[in-house]
Amino acid sequence: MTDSDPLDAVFGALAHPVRRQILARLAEQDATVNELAEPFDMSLPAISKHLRVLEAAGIISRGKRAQFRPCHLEPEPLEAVAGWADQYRHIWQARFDAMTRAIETMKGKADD
Amino acid sequence: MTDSDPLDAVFGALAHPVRRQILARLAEQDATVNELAEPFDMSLPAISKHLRVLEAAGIISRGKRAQFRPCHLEPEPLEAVAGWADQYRHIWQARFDAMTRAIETMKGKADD
DNA sequence: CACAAATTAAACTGATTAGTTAATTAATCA
DNA sequence: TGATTAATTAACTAATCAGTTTAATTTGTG
Repeated sequence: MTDSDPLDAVFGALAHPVRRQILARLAEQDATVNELAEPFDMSLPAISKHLRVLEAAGIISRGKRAQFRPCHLEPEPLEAVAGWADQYRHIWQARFDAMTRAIETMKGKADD
Repeated sequence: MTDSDPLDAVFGALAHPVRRQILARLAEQDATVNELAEPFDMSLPAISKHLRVLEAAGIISRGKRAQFRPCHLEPEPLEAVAGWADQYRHIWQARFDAMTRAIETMKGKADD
């Protein structure tokens, strides 16, 4: 029973466009399941399942107001994603720097 | 045929711990399939499939040197991931700022 | 109490995923 | 040429995923 990396669930949750759209919506404001479902041509249970995936990954949490379950975005896992990707920043930075130098060289030649 | 968001494939590829470990290895240096497979207790075809997933997402590319297919990390999709997550930076930043203010308030009270 | 609304649960289907082993391709080497 | 090495392809299995429809649960309201 090796407990799996939480990033597995986070990246898995982010792999579906519907779920990313839901997050974009929640970034603006908390919303109920019906509100979140509205833009999609999809059954309500399907949306409910997507929300469960997001919740299992810790990316959203849910309240309980009357018969509504308002969803709330939890930013920490997204911060973890940014942190993970930042590990590789020096690699694309290096590529960017090389490009910049190449452009500078071309400028130098153009000045001849 | 709505062509799907490339982030689908990228996040999907990153959702597996073996694939993330492979990327960590490739961040240090290009490597062959056998080299990449070595740390894993898993058949070579399984690794081959993981590499195909990474390649399909554009996260790695592969060369052809003799009978070897050296793999190379392509940083752009990872940069895209960082950029995507950065959309949400203001949200966790706000939470961080609130925490900072709360700490300052506590300090103030302690000074009473 | 009865009903309507919001959401989830259950049961099912079809597609995809992650792995296996065995066979195949392609290139080097003796 | 024949053997060896690197890697992929093929064929298969078990599990998970993404969606459906129908039914149940929970809460508010007339």
